Amino acid sequence: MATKYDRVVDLLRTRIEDGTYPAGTRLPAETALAEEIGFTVQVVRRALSELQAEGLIDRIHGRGTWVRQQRRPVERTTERYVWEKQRVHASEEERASTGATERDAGLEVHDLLFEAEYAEVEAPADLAATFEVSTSTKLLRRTYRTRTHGDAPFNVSTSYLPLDLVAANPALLDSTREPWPGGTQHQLFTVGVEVDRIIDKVTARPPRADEVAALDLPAGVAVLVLRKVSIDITGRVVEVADVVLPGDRTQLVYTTQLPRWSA
Amino acid sequence: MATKYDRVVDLLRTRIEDGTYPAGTRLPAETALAEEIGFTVQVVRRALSELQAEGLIDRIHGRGTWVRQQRRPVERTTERYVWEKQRVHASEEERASTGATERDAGLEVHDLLFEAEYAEVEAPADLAATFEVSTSTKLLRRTYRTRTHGDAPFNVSTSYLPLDLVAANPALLDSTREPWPGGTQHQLFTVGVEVDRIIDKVTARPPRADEVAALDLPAGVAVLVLRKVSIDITGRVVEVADVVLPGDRTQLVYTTQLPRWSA
DNA sequence: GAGTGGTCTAGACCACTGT
DNA sequence: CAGTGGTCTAGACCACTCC
Repeated sequence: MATKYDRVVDLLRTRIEDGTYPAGTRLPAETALAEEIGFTVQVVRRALSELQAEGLIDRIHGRGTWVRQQRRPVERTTERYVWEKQRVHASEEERASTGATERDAGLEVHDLLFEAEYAEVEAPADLAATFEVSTSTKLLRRTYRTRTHGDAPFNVSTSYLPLDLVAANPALLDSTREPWPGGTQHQLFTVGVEVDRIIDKVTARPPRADEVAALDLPAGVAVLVLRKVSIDITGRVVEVADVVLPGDRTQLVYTTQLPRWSA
Repeated sequence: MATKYDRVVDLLRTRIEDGTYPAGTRLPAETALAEEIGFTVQVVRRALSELQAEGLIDRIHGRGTWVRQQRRPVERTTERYVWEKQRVHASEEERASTGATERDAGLEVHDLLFEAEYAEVEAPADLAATFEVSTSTKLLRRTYRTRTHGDAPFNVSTSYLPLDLVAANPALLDSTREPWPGGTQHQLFTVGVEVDRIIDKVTARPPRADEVAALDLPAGVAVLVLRKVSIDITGRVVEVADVVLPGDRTQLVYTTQLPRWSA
């Protein structure tokens, strides 16, 4: 037999999908639901936690539980990489006018708030292996948070660059110059680097406690974790970035062009 | 102040990472941990649930709790699409020798067990929109489960093809002919279709109860959900497939090749 | 202050695994 | 059978929101 909380999950999911509880409406309080259904509050709470994790409801401490409006996921495409590279040779004015993230989100550059934090760190083992350097090598670590006014950040990322590579341009070590017009590819261009290809590796997992706080995630939602590795035209790894994205608000889009059979 | 279960999560995570509880060892029983730490069993249980969701431990009902061995994620690359297309013109013998999934997993074709189930369905709204057809249009729905001997499936997928497209080759309607040598791209080739590009859309969420059962997922792990849309050289959508992958055992790899600045 | 969701306790009972 | 993890209860208390 299914557990009680599974039965409550099914019951409430049905009510949401059949319109008994339309999007945007408030659900009865946990105590009221428990009394109506005839199970304890704890069982109802566990069921609500599952529905929240699926993204069907929002629970707000002290206010109530609400059926979620249809969410509009932010798309992140790989065309942003191609687009960013092409813009490296544009004027500073043009580069400053919009960035890759605004482009994906359909926003203007002044809609986005942007926090950056720089530090010099020694390469941990996994990054040292990726960059093919020793673990004592210094890296420039840059931490970013991107959000819209009054909203939770939808993107927390950490970028690593070999310090000896970027040291050729002292402006790159200055976090107050962010957001840099043209993005990382233009920053790398100022030290003579042309990026040849970018590899995204994607996994999913539940967020850590600090990520829940940073992204203001509802309990139980999963995060997409993207490791982006940039390789220049000489085959050298020039940047590694770890991007954490809320799984319920993000859609990653990758297009694979296949070669034609006949020319 | 952090909650008690958060503090227990941190404590146990530290013990796992610093080698107090090495990979493969068994953790003390919940009651023993609770007594040692001084919190109730319920608090310890909630902490263990979070660590399980992160993939750090396995809890087995009636046996105990174990530190997980370093997991080896199955990679899924987009090169599989290019590779599968190139092989369409290979001999049947060669096509039958190995498939894209075996190639990604580093396995032989006889290592993999493969279940297929076919049905003819009317297009639901989202698929009708993607295929640009009406909702009454018939689709061939094909459900697959892939697993290795004695192991849980690592892949549950549902593929949709327009029925009028594939009806030109009756063999394509016969599920007993799976696994089809050369995969879907070869199946489409038999009805005159050349695939031009494939778009992957990736999100993450917690699994539904039926997915937990099908993939034998530990409680709390997230799934990667991939919608794969294949477009032929005339711009027509010829296949839509939804693939559900366990987030803790899967890594999706996407490479973006950037055009050179100078030719 | 009333009403909401969040944490924690103490304990009963059940389901599964091994001996 | 003993020992493990899983479910469920009854209730205390806390934190947050709104009036």
